[in-house]
Amino acid sequence: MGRKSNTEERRMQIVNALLRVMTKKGYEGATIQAIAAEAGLTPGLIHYHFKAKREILLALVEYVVSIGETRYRMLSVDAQTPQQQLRAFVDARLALGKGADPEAVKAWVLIGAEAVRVDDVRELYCEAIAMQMKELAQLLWNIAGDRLAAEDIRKLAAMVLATMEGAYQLAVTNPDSMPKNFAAEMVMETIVKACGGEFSTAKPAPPGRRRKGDAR
Amino acid sequence: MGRKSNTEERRMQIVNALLRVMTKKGYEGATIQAIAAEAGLTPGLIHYHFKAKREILLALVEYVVSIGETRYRMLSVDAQTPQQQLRAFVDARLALGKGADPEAVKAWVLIGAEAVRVDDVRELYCEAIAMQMKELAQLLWNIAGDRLAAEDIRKLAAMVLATMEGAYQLAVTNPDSMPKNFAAEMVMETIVKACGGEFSTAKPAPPGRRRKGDAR
Amino acid sequence: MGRKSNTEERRMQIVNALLRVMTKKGYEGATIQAIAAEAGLTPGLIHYHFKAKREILLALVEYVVSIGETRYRMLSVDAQTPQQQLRAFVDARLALGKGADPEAVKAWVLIGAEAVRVDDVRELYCEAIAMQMKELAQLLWNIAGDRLAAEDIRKLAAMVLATMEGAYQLAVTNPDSMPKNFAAEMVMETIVKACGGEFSTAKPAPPGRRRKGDAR
Amino acid sequence: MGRKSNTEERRMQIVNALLRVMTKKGYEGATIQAIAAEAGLTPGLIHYHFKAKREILLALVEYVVSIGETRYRMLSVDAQTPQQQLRAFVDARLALGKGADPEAVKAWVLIGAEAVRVDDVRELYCEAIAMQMKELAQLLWNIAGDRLAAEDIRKLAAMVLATMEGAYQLAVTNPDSMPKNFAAEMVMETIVKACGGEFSTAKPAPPGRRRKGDAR
DNA sequence: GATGAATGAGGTTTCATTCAT
DNA sequence: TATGAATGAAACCTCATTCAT
Repeated sequence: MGRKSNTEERRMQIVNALLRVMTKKGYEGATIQAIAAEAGLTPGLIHYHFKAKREILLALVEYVVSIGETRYRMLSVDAQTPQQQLRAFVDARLALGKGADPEAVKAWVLIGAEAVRVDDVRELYCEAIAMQMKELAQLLWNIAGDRLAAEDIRKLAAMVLATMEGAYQLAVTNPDSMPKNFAAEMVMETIVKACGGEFSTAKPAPPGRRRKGDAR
Repeated sequence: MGRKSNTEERRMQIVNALLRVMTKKGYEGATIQAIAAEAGLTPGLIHYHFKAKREILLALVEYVVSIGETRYRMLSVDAQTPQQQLRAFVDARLALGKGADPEAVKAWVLIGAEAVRVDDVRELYCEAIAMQMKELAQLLWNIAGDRLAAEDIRKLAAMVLATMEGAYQLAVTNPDSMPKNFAAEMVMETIVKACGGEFSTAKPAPPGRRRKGDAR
Repeated sequence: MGRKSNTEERRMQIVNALLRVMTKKGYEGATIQAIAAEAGLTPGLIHYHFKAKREILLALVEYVVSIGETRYRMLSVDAQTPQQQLRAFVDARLALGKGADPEAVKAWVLIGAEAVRVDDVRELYCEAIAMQMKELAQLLWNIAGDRLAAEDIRKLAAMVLATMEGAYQLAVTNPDSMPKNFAAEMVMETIVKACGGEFSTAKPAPPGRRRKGDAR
Repeated sequence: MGRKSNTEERRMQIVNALLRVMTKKGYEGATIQAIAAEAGLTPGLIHYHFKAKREILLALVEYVVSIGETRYRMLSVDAQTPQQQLRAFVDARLALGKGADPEAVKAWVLIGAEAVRVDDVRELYCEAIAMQMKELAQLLWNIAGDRLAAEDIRKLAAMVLATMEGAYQLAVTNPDSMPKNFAAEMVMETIVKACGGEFSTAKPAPPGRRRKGDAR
């Protein structure tokens, strides 16, 4: 009896539509009409699944955060040494290649701007940053915990995160005038030097091979 | 005949009002009426001095850019060595201290987001970034031109600019959870290491004393 | 085959929900969704039992009217003299005590306002008023038919009804600043004086005793 | 320099439009569009002069209250005895004749219904009722202060006010089936009887004649 | 230069009602 | 009977811009 709920699919559909519209028109410019059109739905239905426009944005923040986390998890599956994990962390956020999603990067920059003045958004944004800070500090600790003071690790992690956020900004506004893929490269180099410079930054063996017979 | 033109004052008044309102409500939320109220003017008068709202934003971009440039000029007045000039460059953009204007930083982050999708804004934004890129590369060349390839200098400069932009973003969204003043410190350290690590990053002697009767 | 119809329960459930929601949000503010929520049902089901929202209102009018009639019948069960019946009539509508339902009074006032401009509602409202007018005039006739002209009885009845309607209005808007229970008291007194002032207004013997073995 | 404000006229225009539209469609049905059309203005302009629709309603409440007060003041200009003043009070509110405004009466009934659940409206409504209560009690005191206890005067006043409010309700919903002008007549009679029945309820001499050269 | 009324397009949101399940 | 998604009209309100004064 009754009808099966499709709310989750619809919500994802709508969130994705917001992402695409936002990159073209910004959050304010992403009208409910435009989102609905992009999603192939009606405006009324948008409000059936989201109480207010702001809530779609919050869902989008979580979604974009999850994209980065997912990419990190995928890239670190085959990372065995701390160094390889660090490389996965940096690549997940900065390397272009497969899985990089320029639309999502644009959206993240716009979200960062909303976070400046919208409490709800800032909360989620800061949460995501804090999570990355923790992860990164842990990775750095694994690598250079014996050589660097905790405070220095925190500062290094903060700088790396700042560089990442700024690299997004420059990438989406100056797509042509920045050196290609400078960010991932320079960040790794910086970390290596800050940590004492002795470890290899080679990527882990490509995961393709291992996947054979690997349930995952 | 008649009144002396006060257009320039009025325009500055309005641009400043936009800056303050934007940090609270964003650009779209900064309505002409709100800007007028903040400036103590009337909506009609805003349009007498600016043909359209967008033009106020463009004027604001130029204004915020000029704040940074001015600060750099002031800090570099007493810089004699290339190293001191670099230090001034970094401090102008990242050090807190005197002249740092948190509202302007917020505005800059918001401007960066507008630059993602608004052509006029992006043009000015990129111009400003390109200018800094050029200045910074020149400084780095002066310091380490003999040791680093041009391409490496460009990458280093790009990374430093990215770190700056990202540091703004984190500073205005995570004012409390970032290590205090990590950005200026870490950026200098990174540059030093990248350049070979042999130069002093000491600030130039404070200008106060020397200025007296010192023509230089 | 199959399910036993629960239409009547459901309708009553819905009407009651409208009553409660209306007192908080008014008729227009009582959305189908709100009524459904209050009733613990779904919006779709509301329209299964009532073709349109307006029909719930009409059902509510009849229900609230019936509350008053029921209360009158209960209070007049033990009334033997015309005077006692009159007393029951007034108490049924104005006395606080047992069975008085402040929510229903609020709803009645709101219904009165709808009756001002909605034909269907006005029809039921006027019917109810006309019915009370007739009952009241009959009671007055029984009491003072020999002393008062028919026209005077009608006027007296009209005034009493007006006082009742107004008392509801004042009771629900000025719950604290009106003298306690002034309405029932003053109305009885007014009627007595208008009728010549010779009859007792004592309540009939309390029904409590009779209830034993009384099916009702 | 600048433009002369016409806000007060416009507001009155809008309030009057709400009054007229409300009597046809109720408050919720009185859409901004409809009000604007009735006033011959544009919807945008409505919101230029009133921040929100609700504020028009509040202004209307004050306006309708003032109609009653004005009518009372006009009718009592020539009232010399307390009895004549009382008569003016009752006639101002209940007599049909010149100056009676059926639209305003309808509006008042609708306002009463809003007062049931909207705090702002209730506040103004109760204020108006309290004011009348005070005035009426004073008049009754002047007439029968020596014969009635203060508490009885309050109850009598409350009943009179209730009768008035209810008479409005019945008048606008049962325009044909109520005895003509029963309310003013019966209320005066009731008061007279309650006060001991010795005073004349004659109207004061019509004001037209006396005004001539009569400084008073 | 300056004011403040006025406009009109367009935004978000609400909601009675319908309908597939 | 019952559910809950879906619709589309319409509501309130905002706001950049224009214009008479």
